[in-house]
Amino acid sequence: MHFTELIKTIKDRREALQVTQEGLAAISGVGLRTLKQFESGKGNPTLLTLQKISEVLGMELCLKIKNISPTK
Amino acid sequence: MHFTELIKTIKDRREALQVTQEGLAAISGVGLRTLKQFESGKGNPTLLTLQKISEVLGMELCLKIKNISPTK
DNA sequence: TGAAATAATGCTTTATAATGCACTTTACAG
DNA sequence: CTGTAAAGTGCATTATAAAGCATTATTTCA
Repeated sequence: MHFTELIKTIKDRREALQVTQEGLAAISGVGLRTLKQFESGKGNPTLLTLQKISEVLGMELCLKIKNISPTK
Repeated sequence: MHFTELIKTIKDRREALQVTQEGLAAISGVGLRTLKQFESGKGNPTLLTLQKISEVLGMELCLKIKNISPTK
């Protein structure tokens, strides 16, 4: 999953849950500035930041072996 | 996927491919010190670092909605 | 429209990730 | 054992993530 997709996934999820950036920042413990920077595609969040955000959005990070050309 | 699992996944994968930390550092472009720190559970890598490592290990990060108590 | 809410951005400070180098510790083959 | 390779650690430097605040831009809706 590419950087951009990751951002989109989080942003979409946040919006689906009807939470504002401000709200998400508050409940996740991530600074609002950091969140904004992330969602607007700037910056390079740390794993911790990603986890905090994912957590409160009911999502989780995973790491799996790429399928090598599965009739893609 | 928790921090610890993530580390283990990467470490296992690296070993399965019989690559040393030094080798992985070289091909991924991530500094050896950074890699060591990461694999030994210290530190909080950035998304970029994670992606670089995953990439050369033939893995990918993904983010998905957690299953709410699926007869876990 | 225009006002209110939400999101984006510039500037700044502080904390820490990324890195290299040298050294220590572990693991393992012989 | 002992030498060698791989992994871990201390120290120092540089780059940058995290954060807050103030301001500007966008979106939304009555």
